[in-house]
Amino acid sequence: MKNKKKTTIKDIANVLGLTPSAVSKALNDHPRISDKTKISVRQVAENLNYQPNHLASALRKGKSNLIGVIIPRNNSSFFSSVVENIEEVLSEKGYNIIIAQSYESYKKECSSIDALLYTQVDGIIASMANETTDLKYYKKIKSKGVPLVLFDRGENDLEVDYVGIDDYLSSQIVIKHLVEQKCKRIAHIAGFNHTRIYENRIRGYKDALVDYGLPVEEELIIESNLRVDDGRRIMQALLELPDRPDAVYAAGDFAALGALQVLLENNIKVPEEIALVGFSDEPFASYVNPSITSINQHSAQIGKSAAKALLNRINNPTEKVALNKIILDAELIVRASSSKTKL
Amino acid sequence: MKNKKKTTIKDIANVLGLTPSAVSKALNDHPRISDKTKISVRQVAENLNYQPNHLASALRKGKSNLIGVIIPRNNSSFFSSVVENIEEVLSEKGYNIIIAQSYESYKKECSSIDALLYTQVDGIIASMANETTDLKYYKKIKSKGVPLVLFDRGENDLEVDYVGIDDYLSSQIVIKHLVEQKCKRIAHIAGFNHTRIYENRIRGYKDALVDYGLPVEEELIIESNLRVDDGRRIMQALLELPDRPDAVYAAGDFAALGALQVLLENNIKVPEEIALVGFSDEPFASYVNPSITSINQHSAQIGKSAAKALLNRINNPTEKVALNKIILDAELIVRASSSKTKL
DNA sequence: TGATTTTGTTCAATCGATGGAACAAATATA
DNA sequence: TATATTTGTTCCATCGATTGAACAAAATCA
Repeated sequence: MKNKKKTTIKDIANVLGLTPSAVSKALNDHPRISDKTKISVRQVAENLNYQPNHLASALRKGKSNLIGVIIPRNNSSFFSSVVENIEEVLSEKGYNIIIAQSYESYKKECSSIDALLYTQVDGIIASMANETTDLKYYKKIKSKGVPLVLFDRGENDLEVDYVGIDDYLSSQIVIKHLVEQKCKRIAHIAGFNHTRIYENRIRGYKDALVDYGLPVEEELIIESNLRVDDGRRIMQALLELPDRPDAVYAAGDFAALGALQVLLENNIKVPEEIALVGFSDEPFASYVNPSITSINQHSAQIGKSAAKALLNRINNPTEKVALNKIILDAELIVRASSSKTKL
Repeated sequence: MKNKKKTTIKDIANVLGLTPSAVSKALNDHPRISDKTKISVRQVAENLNYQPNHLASALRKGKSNLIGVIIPRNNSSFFSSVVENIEEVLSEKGYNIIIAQSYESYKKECSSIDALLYTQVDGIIASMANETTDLKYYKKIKSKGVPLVLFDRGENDLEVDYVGIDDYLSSQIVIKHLVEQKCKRIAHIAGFNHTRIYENRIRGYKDALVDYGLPVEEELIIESNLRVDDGRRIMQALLELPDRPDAVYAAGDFAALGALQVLLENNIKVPEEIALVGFSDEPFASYVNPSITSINQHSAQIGKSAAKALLNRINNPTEKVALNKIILDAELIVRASSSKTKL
């Protein structure tokens, strides 16, 4: 019952009067092993409650069947869903995943990368921390020959596969929608400009304003970490401007939520006085009142594509495959916070 | 630059004209190795960009320094925070964690357990899936001699360390609060009775009603998965009762949120007509309008305690330490959804 | 100076599984 | 019957790091 010491192929071999080698081959369905032997080996393995030692086979085969996934933080539905889908695709191929969270900290991200490399993962899928500007640890991954795929928060300077949505276009869609709602003075609660996705959102926002003949005013663009508090703080500042905006486009739903709270606290009618749009389509965007218009990032698709891209790299290690940049279309989910006409 | 093949202690040994053995000892700060050698070994290791092979040392030492953490799903702030704190405590001691999500599915939970055992984790911290009633996979962990600690969703039948809050007492605190708000007919949107924590919440609810001389009516107790949709569905059903409740106590915040949506859609005044209390203190509980009264589960404390309990088991494997059941006090966070008198 | 201890390193076995080479036995082919 | 082929298994080196034992050299002590 309480079989504390783990059974090895050696134990099985002893029971059957075989060599460990034969047992190993039998378990791996080697063609030169007789069916009779295979059956009895499996039988004994079952009886002894045998569980192969992953460390040993991974060491020998030079393949751990472990994939590292680095994400900023696993409390948004976006990352949660991406991870779920990565897991789905990879587990089908016999891989297990190790989730490492950077908590948006560069230092933690670096130590996570070290830990994953140390664990001999066969590949890494990552979305970079907000803080990260120095890419040396990512370059370290590449220099070790470990396949790497980035998603959402990527970087052009790293020559690796990438999966994400078209942030530039998404911003343009948002502005188009707000302009159609007759908004003329649109503020942008932005992410940090040094991160590619936020830079693209800012660029898309500015270019769209220009396209619609609206002025681009730097005082209406404020960068932050996009947390609820940031949204609150920035919305407050926007309300204190001599010339208030009539719409706010936040590059993240949490910031949009903070902004919404401040608007409601100040008895400002949303969307009539100020329209509001978020980004990511977190579940709460539809829960709050008024519900928040947002951009759906197709997280499931991103997860699946990232996993497939990684598998592709793992299976063709030598092949000089061209860089694979997968850009998905995003979708604007229009809700009450920006619909001046009844839906 | 592109040093694709990984460097091993053998490479370092060759450079210095030493044996791999000496290099290993130098890197591990063995007392019998001279300082001169240690310094030069470290220097060369640095230069060659050496990274120890975890698989090899783990195999040899019989210790992977990996801890598995099984949680139902990583999209609630509760689990997210628990994991963050587990990680904090364990990484200090040189452990890395592998997060496995069961997605509330028994089958997935079993395969996660297998994957973790296969990966030779040194211990497992888990919170059980809602679906799980058969404990044989958890018994398998124990039979392999792998230390196990449960938190939040535990089981009395498994004789293992446990960390959680006092669910029974929490329910009593909730009912006391609602009674103080002059509520007389309190419904309970419950979790499944087969899960210990939900069973305790139900018991606490019933016993408290009895204590306050209120009748216990089975039609006011409805079990579910406690997701937003469940909350909506159940609230709708409660509203259709001939004799409506004047308060609803949901065993989870997501269900409370669903209930709140239905109440608002039906123009029912919260808390005046129906008061509402949730459980877990998810961030959105304070974001929504009206904000939802909830029970704070001290997730950080739970994570830290669980990690420490596991470390304790790992460090004293033979010792027959008595079972360690850590029960933390929970705290009621009173908000608008249940405050008939202004706060 | 000879005996003893300390120091620094090498040797060799080991963790558990794997897989190519070698080999004997059984079977097929000429 | 002699030779070639197939089959089933064993042998052995290997993955990379670790560790106790062994050993020579240097340092200490009597």
